[in-house]
Amino acid sequence: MSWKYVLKGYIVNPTSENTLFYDDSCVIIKDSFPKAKYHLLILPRDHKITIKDPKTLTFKEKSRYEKYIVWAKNYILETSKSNGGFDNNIKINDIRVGIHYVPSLANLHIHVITNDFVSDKLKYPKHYKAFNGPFFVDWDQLPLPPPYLTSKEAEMKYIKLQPLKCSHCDYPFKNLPTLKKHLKQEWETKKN
Amino acid sequence: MSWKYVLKGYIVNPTSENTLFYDDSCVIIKDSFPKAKYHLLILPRDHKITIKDPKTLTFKEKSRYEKYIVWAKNYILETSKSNGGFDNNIKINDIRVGIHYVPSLANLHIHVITNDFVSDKLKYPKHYKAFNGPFFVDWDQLPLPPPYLTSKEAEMKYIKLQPLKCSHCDYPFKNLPTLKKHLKQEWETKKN
DNA sequence: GAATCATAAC
DNA sequence: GAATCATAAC
Ligand SMILES: Nc1ncnc2c1ncn2[C@@H]1O[C@H](COP(=O)(O)O)[C@@H](O)[C@H]1O
Ligand SMILES: Nc1ncnc2c1ncn2[C@@H]1O[C@H](COP(=O)(O)O)[C@@H](O)[C@H]1O
Ligand SMILES: [Zn+2]
Ligand SMILES: [Zn+2]
Repeated sequence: MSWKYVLKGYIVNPTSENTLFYDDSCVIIKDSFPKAKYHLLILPRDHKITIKDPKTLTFKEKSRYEKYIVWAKNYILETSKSNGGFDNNIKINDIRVGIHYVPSLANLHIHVITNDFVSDKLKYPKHYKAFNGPFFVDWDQLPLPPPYLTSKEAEMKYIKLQPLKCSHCDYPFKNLPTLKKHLKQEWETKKN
Repeated sequence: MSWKYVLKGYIVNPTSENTLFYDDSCVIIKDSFPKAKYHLLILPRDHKITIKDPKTLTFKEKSRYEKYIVWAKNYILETSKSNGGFDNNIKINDIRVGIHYVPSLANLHIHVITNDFVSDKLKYPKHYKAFNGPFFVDWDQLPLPPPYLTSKEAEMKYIKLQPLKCSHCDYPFKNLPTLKKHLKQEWETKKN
């Protein structure tokens, strides 16, 4: 199985180190390269759904997965609460749910991620911009009506040309290391 | 002043956020991008010395800086001891002293670094290999007799072709993330 | 030296 | 998608 289909493994055989929950419709896993303190993926198992462009999810299709989103959010809230008081500042509104305008991995997946973006795995500007700006399509915006940018166009307009702004205060940063330092400070501030 | 001479600032005006010690002969600073838990730089202020290729430091020249090496090592041992018991596993033999075969920054500087190599700033294979393998020339090997590899040759032979082996157990790793994970484990193990 | 971007090969 | 390497521009 090529890297593009690496998420298929979870759908076919849901038992894994990363698996937090599964039933006949869904598998919920921890993202292996979390771009924030909490970063889960919801993977619909239905073949009709897993092969879809997530931008085109219908309201009917979406309705089937709402409860898994609730589960994932609740998992984050509860887990952070019980994490020795370290993460007890996470609120429901700190959690983002959505998809990438152009996913890299083939099987449809829904990101559920906290808005701290404090993570060692966040290494490149694209990692941040993919969750902050138009490349991140909020669950509530789906289905996103056509026309769609091509992959090249989206890369340019929705990633490369986007500024690096703090997810909390909108302050623009010249580069990723300074933004990351600031995000760490935002996180530490919230803790107190 | 171009990036190549950024260390000159410390020599000209030793008072800075990073400065730990200075006198007429030397400035000792914290490396701004530490590649391990403790990473200091010793900067000779003597113009004749600062412009030298460090590989050619004579025994006579070296003798002038021995005491600053002692100071730097002692600083690391004492600081780690007083760091709330977090780093109290650092021993004198965990500290490496030396220079890079081909320095990037112009003013002669001596690295004093712990062998944990646990650091967010260690981002590329070269960062690790520059301290582990022939690219790192130990203080005790100086002066290094000619002939010298060219910069290109050193980059190939002393960096690119070198394996990524653990500084503690010599185990070879396929890539930097797996090595970093292992180094973190080595560090945590030593702590206990 | 650091940071960004493009490009293979997986 | 991740990881490595080469390449500008600072
Ligand atoms: N083997 C894996 N297991 C779990 N998550 C993964 C794996 N490989 C990549 N990912 C994550 O999958 C997501 C795919 O992103 P995207 O296709 O852009 O929506 C990213 O957040 C990756 O970190
Ligand atoms: N502005 C700076 N202040 C302090 N250290 C620095 C600065 N810029 C780079 N460095 C460090 O200087 C060292 C130069 O490495 P090298 O020239 O390869 O011996 C590296 O360890 C860098 O992290
Ligand atoms: Zn902010
Ligand atoms: Zn080891």
